[in-house]
This record gives sequence, structure tokens and C-alpha cells, in this order.
Amino acid sequence: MASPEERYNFRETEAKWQKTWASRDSFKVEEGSSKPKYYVLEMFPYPSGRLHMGHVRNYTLGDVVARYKKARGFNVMHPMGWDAFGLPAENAALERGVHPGKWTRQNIAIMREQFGPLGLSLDWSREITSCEPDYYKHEQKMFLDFLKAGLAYRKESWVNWDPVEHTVLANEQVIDGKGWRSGADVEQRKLNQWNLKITHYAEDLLKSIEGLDRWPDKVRLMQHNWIGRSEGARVTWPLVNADGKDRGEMLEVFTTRPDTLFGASFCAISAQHPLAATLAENNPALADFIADCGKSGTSTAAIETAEKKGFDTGLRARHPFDPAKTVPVYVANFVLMAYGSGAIFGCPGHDERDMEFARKYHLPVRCVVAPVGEDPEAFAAKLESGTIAFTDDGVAINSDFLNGLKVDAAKRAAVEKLESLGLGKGTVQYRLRDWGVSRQRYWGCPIPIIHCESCGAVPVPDKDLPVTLPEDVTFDKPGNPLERHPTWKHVSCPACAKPAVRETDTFDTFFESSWYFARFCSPHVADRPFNEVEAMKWLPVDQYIGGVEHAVLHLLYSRFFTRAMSDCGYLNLKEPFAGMFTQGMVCHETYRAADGAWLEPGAVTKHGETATYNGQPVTVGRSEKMSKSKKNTVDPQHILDTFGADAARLFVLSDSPPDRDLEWTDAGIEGAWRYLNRLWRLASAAEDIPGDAMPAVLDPSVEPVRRQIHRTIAAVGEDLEKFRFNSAVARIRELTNTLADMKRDVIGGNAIYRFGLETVAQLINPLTPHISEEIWQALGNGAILTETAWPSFDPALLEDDTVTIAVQVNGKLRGTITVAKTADKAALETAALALQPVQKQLEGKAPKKVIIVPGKIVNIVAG
RNA sequence: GCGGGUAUGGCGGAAUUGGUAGACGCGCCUGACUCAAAAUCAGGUUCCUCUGGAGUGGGGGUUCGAGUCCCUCUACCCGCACCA
Repeated sequence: MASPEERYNFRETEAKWQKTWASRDSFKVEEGSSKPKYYVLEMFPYPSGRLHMGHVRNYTLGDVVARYKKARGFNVMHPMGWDAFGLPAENAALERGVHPGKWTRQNIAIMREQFGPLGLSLDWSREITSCEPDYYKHEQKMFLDFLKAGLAYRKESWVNWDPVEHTVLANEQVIDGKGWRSGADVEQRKLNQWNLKITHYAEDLLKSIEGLDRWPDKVRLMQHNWIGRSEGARVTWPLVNADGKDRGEMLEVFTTRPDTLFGASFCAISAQHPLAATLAENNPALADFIADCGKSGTSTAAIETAEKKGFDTGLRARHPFDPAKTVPVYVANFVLMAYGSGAIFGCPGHDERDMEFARKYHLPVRCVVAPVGEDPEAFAAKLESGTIAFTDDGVAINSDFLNGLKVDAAKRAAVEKLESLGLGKGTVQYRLRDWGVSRQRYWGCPIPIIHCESCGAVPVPDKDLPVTLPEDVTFDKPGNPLERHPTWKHVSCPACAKPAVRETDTFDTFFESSWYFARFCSPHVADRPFNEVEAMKWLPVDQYIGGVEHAVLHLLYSRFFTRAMSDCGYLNLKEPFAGMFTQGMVCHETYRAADGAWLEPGAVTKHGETATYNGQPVTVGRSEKMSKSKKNTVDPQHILDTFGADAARLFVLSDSPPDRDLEWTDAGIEGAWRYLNRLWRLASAAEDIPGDAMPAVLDPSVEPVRRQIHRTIAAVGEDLEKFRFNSAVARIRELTNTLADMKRDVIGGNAIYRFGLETVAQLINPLTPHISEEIWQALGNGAILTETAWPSFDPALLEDDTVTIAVQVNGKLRGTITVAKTADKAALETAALALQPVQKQLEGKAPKKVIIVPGKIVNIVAG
């Protein structure tokens, strides 16, 4: 080993151990092992070609778990792959003329290289790449099975259409009603889209959240709200023409407040409701109104400020409980087609939106619920003349047979009545909608369908799978290149052999990530997506780790897929992820020049609180998530080159708890680097110490060190189990400090020092695997630390024989006493009262009361 | 608007079931070594009117005792967003 003066050579050491692990296949799953399994998975990355700090944090967290569980005797599976379909590849093609496939595969090669130096305990033999036919062919088959099982269907649905890019945009790609790339006004278009019936499992997906006890509460709540279950009723209103004659049609509305039906003063339908379209055919003003609604639609900010607008159709709806009464039917911009039946009844007295609408269009406001304990007439008078709806619980009034019932009872009674009249039915409505998976893109998995004029949408026969993407495509024009490919889409119908065309849409890229965790269990089987026995052996994932940005969509889609795959016979499982952890973002200060331009951290010179750039003052902004657009990124490559993987890993694990945001600082990474060097020096000093046998009796100065070592083993184990990596680092550093300060030239000194350093190496191994291997080896251990069992502790050595107890007077600390752990209450009281400051506080008077909690505290209540 | 979360030194953050607030680290200060610097080592570092007092976003409460429990207010962050 090197002399103490020499700094730790991370370059040599890290490369050496990475090579050693690779040559020994240290991280390959042990086939046929009798050990219990443990599946650790981090969300697989999109191969952007650039490793960023978010990756470093994500994969380091997973690696700590994987290495720790391995040491704890588990047969660990820790695989890696590439979420390789997606829009950036097409953007690269547009901007630089590179083929998306070539670009993606190059990026994968680059990123695989970048992952190497991090020293991750990955089983690369299981690597999967989602853009390759050997992966996506299975999801084509799966989709056809879903179709057979009624879990996939084709439907016309409204989408955000960018007329310049010729493509559908996701809601988040529409900014202020304009396409994020083109800046063109986004249109609402009706397109034929393939959908997956996630709503089929709405109830089960909701109920099962309860059982996901190793998921963050936050994520469970978000999924709960996203599914959005509400109980209510569907109510049918017979429609009446303007001339008063029955139209012979029914309008179905959904409501959660059937108890307020007697307060109805209008009905409203969505601009996209079929009835609206019918009526607009010979009503140009209505047609214009509907067109207007389509424009302002989607952007979130626009919705917030949008004014409620309605168009009176002239039709009227007959009240289900009172055939003599009719209310006007409006087309309204605030009614959503995608929720319920796309139509509502308005009760302004007890719904804020309805109130706003009623006041604008001078519709009557009728109070039908009054709070308990208030005078109904006075309350009604106030409500009916005001602008604030009453939405809380109360008692029904002005409501015929419902009068006197509280809201819940009135709801039940109203539903019962509706059902007996045949004009409604109690139902459960979910906010969750089916998942539209069609994308007008090239770089995605082709949807295996052929459209035939006589046979309709025909599944591609199994023998013709996979439908592979053609490589010879051009990106010189906007739109989907598959659409204009000269030959690819022209095929003959599998059913009738007439000329037909392929579906040119591809799957949403969330499709690939919805089942990859299962593919990892048997990544090389060719005839099926995965081997069921292997999948059932490894799933569910024991610990899944990723960003909170996927708290809803990806995790919900995966839960759906697992159920759908089970129903189609692929496996027998509901929940794919038993444990979930969402990590925080990696942040950095932001810098702007006088002209407002963002500046890179490297370009800025800091002077304490202030900073300059080329001598000009710089505005130091708050810390934000590292992003290219704000230029506040730090290149992991540079950090790895300068300080090595262990220092980078240690830093991202120190200080901040992993679920919180991490502030990247130069000082922080330097601190981690300093610690590793210090540890290295301490270990170098131990190298010359003979491996003394542990004496039976230790010097009194050394005995507490032994106990601290045992305590640290216990504490770090618990910290790692509970994702308190920052706390584990603190415990290990504490022990390191003790070892650096301890006396070694006493009985047992050398033995304990060695024991301490070996323990530190073992405990820190999951966090900084390279330096710990090196220290372990230097201390004369033959075996590879990565393949060595976690240290155990002696419970008898966790506590000292004496304990220091706080002594308070009136709840304020006045001193401490150190006593034997076995000391009784009387002894504690005597010792406490003997303290000088305590006597001073008491001023000679006897204490009024003394509270004694042995092992914890003595509190003296003075008179 | 609805739902959820957070608030502790100059900074990141620790604190079992209510029981010595500020572990560990960063930064800073002093000293040693050095021609000097870096690195390293030793010591210090919540604040103040300092034999004492105050202190965990503000105010109130429960308790012998509150960062921790209850009420209330404020600020910030996240999710959803006309879901009837």
C-alpha cells in the first residue's frame, strides 16, 4: 500500500475493481440459487447520449440497495436497459439529418460507456433495448391479445392537432393554445385512435393502492385522486322542442348531487356532445359557438381564467320528478365531453359553477339545501339573492318528498325514486379515462393492424409479426414518414387478400415501459415476452426507484399492464412494484448576465454571496432543477474524471435525504473527496499493525470504541433499510472520527483499530464500493468485499454500562449526571439534587415534585 | 379553487414512543507545519446585553417537560384543475 502522504489514486483503484467484478461476474443473477430473491430496479433511462446528475443519483440509490441486499444474503437481480423510442430521436433527424435509429443506437453505446465508471452492480447480461424488434414484437402480440380480450378498442376521439407539424400533441405540448414547436394555433380534431381500457380496472386499481404499503403516501394519494372515484347518478331528461312538443329523445346527465334535482334551473351539454352537432346543422350561430369552444380548449392557464359561456339551444328538458316543469338546454364551454355523459343539470344554489352561469344568463336560483340549525326561509332568501352557492351538508327543503332529509339520505332517496320511475340509475363515475395509445410518429412501435375497405381493422396475423419499422424514411417534410413511405403501408388484407393499408400510427412510448420490468426476468426468450415461471419468481420488483414525475402515468400504466397481461394468460399478478421510492431532483444555483442570458456555473467567478462573469456583475438566482435551458448543469463526466465515482456517489448520498432535492455544490463534492482521502490515510496507518488477536479484556479507553463499532453496525443497517443514506454516512463518519482519535498503544488498541477500519470498509461498501474493496484488501482480507456477508453486531454491546442523564429544574436543563444503568430512582434523585446549579435554582427550598424517568431524565419542579 | 407537503445555526440537514435541540458535513475563525500556497493536523463556531438569558416560521394551548401533540395564522413547494 502507498505511504500515508500519497493521495488516494482513484483512477487506478476504481478501474481495477470494476475489472475484477466484471471478470468474476459478481453481479450476475445466481441461477438455481437457494437464496431468497431480491429485484432492484431503477427506471430505465431514455438514451439521450448524455449522462446527467439525475441519472447519477437515481442509479447510485439503486446500487446501494442492490449491494446491501447482496451482502445481506439475497440473490439480487439488478438489470439495466434502454427506453429507446421517443421524440428526441425524430427531432435529431429533423435538425441534423441523422436517422433516428442510428442516432439512438449511437447514444446507447455512448451511455453504456458512461455508466461503466460509476461502478454500478448491474447485470449487463440482461440488457434490453426497447426500439429493437426483438423487444417490441412482443408488445405487438400483447396488443392483439388485449384486442381479443376486449381491453383494446378503436374509437374516434378528440385530440390536439398541430396543423404545421401534422401531428397530435400531448396536453403538455400545447402552450397557451399553440404548438410548442411550431407555435401554430392548435386545433381540436377528431381522430380514430386506439385505446387501452384502463377504466376496466379502475375500481381494482383504486382499491389495491391500499395494499401498496411500501409506496410513498404522496404517490398513492396522487394515483387515488387521478382515478377519482365519485358516486352519483345518471339521470335522463326527456327533451322538448321549442314548440313545446316532445322530441322523443332523452338527455342523459351525470350528477353527484341527485338530492338537489328540485333546484335545477337548466341543463348544459358539452360543445362536443353529439346533440350539439345535430342541432348545429341548421343553426349557424350555434355552429360558430361550438367552433369557438374548440379553440380556447386545452391550455391549463386558459381554462382557469376562461369565462363561462353558454348558447341557448331553444330545446327544453322535462324534469324527471315534475313532468310539468321544463328547463332550458344550453351548450356550455365548461362542460367536458370526456367526463360522465358530457351533459349536466345545473343547480345554481348548490354548485359554484352553476351559480356563475345562472347569474350571467339570468336563470332562477332555487335553494333546496339549508344548513342544519339555521332558519330555512331566511337562509333561502339570502342564498337566492346572492352569488355564493351553498355546497356543504344540510337538510333538504323545497324538495317535495326529500324535505327534511340530510344530504346523504336525500341522495339515496332521490336515486331510489329515479330508478323506480325508470329515469335514472345510481352509478359510480371515475375521472380516469381510457389510455389513447396512437401517436402519429415514426420512432415508435408500429401498431400491428391492417385497414381493409371491406374487412375493417384486421389484426396482423401472428406469422407476420413483428411489423418492423422501415429504415428508408425521410424527414424532409413535416408529418409522419410512415404515412408517405412509397411501399411500406401497402399490403394485402390478411382476411380477404384485397389491397389494404397498414396502420401508420405507432404506440405511445409509455407502452414499452409498461412491461419492461417483466422482460428483464427472461430477456432472451424469443417466442414470448417473458417466461412465466421466471416472471413469477422475480416479480414483483422488490424495490423500484425513480423520479416523482412518473408518480401517476408510468406507474399506473404498469399496474394496468400487469393486470391486463395476467388476464391474457401471460402471468398471474396484479402489482408489479412492491416497493417504490421517488427520489428528489438534483438542483444548482442559476446565474444570469446583465442582459438576462443564462450563464454556466463554470463561467462564473464567485465572491462569497456575489458573482461576476468577465468582470461584469452576475445575478445569482435561486437553486433550480438542473436543466439545459438554464445552463445550471454540472457534467458528471467531469466530476468522475476529477474526483472519481466513489466521491460522486458519496456526495449524492450525503447531506440530503434521497427523497428531497439535492443541492449540487463544488464544496460538497470536495468534502466527499477529502473524506475518502482521510479514510485512506487511516487505513494506510493500520496496514503495518500486526493482526493482534482480540484480548479478552480491553483497556478502559478502548472498550467504548468497541461498543461504538457494534452500535454503528446496527444503526447503519437500519438506516440503509429505511433509505436514510445521509444518516448512514453520518454514522460512518462518526465512527471514523473516533478511530482517528483513539489510543492504540494500549491493551486491545490495535485489534480494535483494525476491527473498526474493517467495519467501516464493510459498512461503506454499498456507498463507495471501490475504495472499500481496496481498504479491505490492504488490511489483508483475501476475499472480495463485494462477495462478503454484511457484518453482524452483538446486541449485548450496543449500550454502555453507564448512562448520562439530563437534570432539569422546571423543564430547563441545569446539568447532567452519569450513573450506572441500573441506578434506581432514589439514587438518581440524590445525585440530581446534589448538583450545584440545581441547589442554586432551588434556593434552599425543598422541591415540590421530582419526575424521574430512569435512563432518560430527572425533572425537578421547584416551588 | 381543491388536495397534499415543508418550515430547525451563515448553508445542507440530525434528533426512538413528548425527555440533554443543532449529530454529521459544508462554510467561516484561530493556531501548527510551510519562504509561501495547497494539502494535512489541533482547537473553536445557534444567538444575546454572557456567573445569566433567549431559541426549532408567527400567535395561542395541553404537559413536570413540546422541534415532536392540538388550535390558528403566514410563507414556500408539489399534484389536480370548470371531473358536475
